Amino acid sequence: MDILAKLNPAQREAVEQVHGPVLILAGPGSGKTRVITHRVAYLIKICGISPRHIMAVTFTNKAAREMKNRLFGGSEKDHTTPLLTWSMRDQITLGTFHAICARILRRDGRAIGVNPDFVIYDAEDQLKLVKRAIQNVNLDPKQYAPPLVRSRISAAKSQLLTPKDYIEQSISYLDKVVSWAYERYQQLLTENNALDFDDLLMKVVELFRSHPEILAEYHERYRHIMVDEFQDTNLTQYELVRQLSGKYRNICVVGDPDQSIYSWRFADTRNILNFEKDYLDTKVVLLEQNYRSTKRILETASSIISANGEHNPRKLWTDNKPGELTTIVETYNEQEEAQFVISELSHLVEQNKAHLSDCAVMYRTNAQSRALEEIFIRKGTPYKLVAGTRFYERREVKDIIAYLRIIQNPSDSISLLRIINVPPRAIGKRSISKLSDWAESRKISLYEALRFIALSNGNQSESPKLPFNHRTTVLLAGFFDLLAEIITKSAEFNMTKLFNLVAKSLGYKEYILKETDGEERWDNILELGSVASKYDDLKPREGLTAFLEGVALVSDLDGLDDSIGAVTLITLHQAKGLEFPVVFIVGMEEGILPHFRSFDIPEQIKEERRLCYVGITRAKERVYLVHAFRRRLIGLSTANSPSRFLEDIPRHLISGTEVQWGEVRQPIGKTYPLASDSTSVTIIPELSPGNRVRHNQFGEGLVISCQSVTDDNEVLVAFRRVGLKKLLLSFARLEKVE
DNA sequence: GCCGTGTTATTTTTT
DNA sequence: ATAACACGGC
Repeated sequence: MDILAKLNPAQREAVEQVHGPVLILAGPGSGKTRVITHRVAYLIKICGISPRHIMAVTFTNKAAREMKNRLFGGSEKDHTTPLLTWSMRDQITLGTFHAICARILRRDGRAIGVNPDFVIYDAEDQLKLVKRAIQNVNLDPKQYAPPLVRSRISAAKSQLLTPKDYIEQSISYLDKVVSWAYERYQQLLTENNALDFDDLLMKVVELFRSHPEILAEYHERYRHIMVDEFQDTNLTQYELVRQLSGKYRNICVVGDPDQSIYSWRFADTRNILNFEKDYLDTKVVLLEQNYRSTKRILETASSIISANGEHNPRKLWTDNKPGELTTIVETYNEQEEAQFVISELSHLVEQNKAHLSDCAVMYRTNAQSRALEEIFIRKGTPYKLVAGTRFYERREVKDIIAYLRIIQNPSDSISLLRIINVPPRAIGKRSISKLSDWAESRKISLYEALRFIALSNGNQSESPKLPFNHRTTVLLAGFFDLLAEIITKSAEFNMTKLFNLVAKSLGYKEYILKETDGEERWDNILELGSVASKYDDLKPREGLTAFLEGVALVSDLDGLDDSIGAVTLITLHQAKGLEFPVVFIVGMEEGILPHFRSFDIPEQIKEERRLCYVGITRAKERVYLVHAFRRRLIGLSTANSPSRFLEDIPRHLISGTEVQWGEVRQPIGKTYPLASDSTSVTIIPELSPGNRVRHNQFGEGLVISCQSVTDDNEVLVAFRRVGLKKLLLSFARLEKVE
């Protein structure tokens, strides 16, 4: 019974309750993952359930992988003792909703007209298609912004609304527009033999609804189902869970309403409430003991979340030591903010209180990472950024993937258009739009159109007349031959060979090397190649399918490597589910956290507060909440007041000895010791934004911003006569005008 | 067909 | 402020 030995009574209850519906409300750090993994082990080892009969759904691929490692061991030379044997690893179904659904559709999608060779469209592809859809229904994409329409479509799909449903319940004209675009968009997806992220889920629900006999097979296959992060599921996912667990009702969901931070992605916390209603015999288990954080961290977090005023029967507690006070710091601007983080990090490391890899800097928006990075690079502090410029969104990576997608699915016109003239083949805009029109008028895919052109090239007697001159016909035919050739070869090439064919022998390498940052771009392609090579063991076409599915469903977090000795830079959203001994949350300001886009809507402010809660509860030992007096946002520097969330933290939890927030501070002459050298740097803006200055050449002006650069201060001044100038303080001889 | 300039939006969070 | 994008000239 050693599976139960290390669990507390509540955890044990959650593990042992293997039959019927179970709802586990698990606060942060309460051993949620532990419960899930032990529950799986218990099902297999004690109850004798085959791992084939178990499905566990996680929020990210990373979570799935880690769970697998805990269950079955990370690798053969893993020295930790896994709960189960390595050989069971491939039998269990453990992954994200999207990955699991993609698999179901490849297997059984045919029944509802989903071709198993479908490709998965990402946000960028979707946007292109939405734009086309809007044009196709004779509307102007400038008047109806494609991102908005896409978001509405996604919202509809997250609630299981088909275009028909949407039309029926649309009231406003905009709704009508969206419904028309939605309908056409779905047609286009079908024509391209593509599915978007939302389709993966919705089509499976559709499949199960229309084909009870297929659902029945899945009932027998998956007799035990578990879903993690249930507070972040949407209605479609909920329905899917309901369908799958419909027969045996062995369904265990784990969640925490206080950590619900994805309502903008149409996640719906009501799923938790509905669960208890739909399954009246639900066993509810509360996990309230926190094993992660110190008492003070937990108190800080609780003080913030309780200000949301939700009645909450759950009360987190911990046996851990009281620990350190929460540090709240105000800095002058975002550069200083980064410097503060670095200097504090170096103290912690010097005093042996933490390793760099124990520390994380969290922020609300990705844009905030930039200022941090700049200073980190300058000071030589190693960091790892989760999702820099996201690898799979880079142009060169997507280009190569587009070639590979066409091999899998020649109907994919979005991908075809992407590479028809990349590298340049003298096929210009004009020819491309003629080709598109022609294909559209004949209701065939671009690939088929190209095939037709290639066949008729050389025998002029071919009816109907092609709208291309000879030169263009030859070029298009040449392109078709190229695609046809790689498609033929793909039948027997493994992934490495196929990848090399596409990336190295089509002139792409030469082309990309000539571009700016060509070397770097080529390196990215080589990296993509090493990902591809992991699929070499599979049969040619299967390897390709698996590879494409893998790259479509990766998340940024997947690349996060915790073995490197560097600070982690991460958004608050990405940080969910992770933990670090030391956590900095920067940008604790009104407008950033809470984000100004949430100001008008109380529900959204609440979500911002939960986001803050998630951030703080990632910490085991130390929390720093940092806000800047000024911050450059979209060009201009603005003064931000401290986040309202800081006001919810009781005084006795805050260390306010060094710098106090809430007081107006003179932003002059503050000294911080720096990490890389043990000397100090003093930032002395002799001028501050708002000051009037005179320059003997440029005349009078207004100081917009000051920032320290290496050995100097850089001042941005708006001159009345000559406009914006960037000046170095020591050279510019500026005179202050009172 | 390509290149340059001027205009415009853009910034929340992502499977 | 910056990047993407459209338009117009070469």
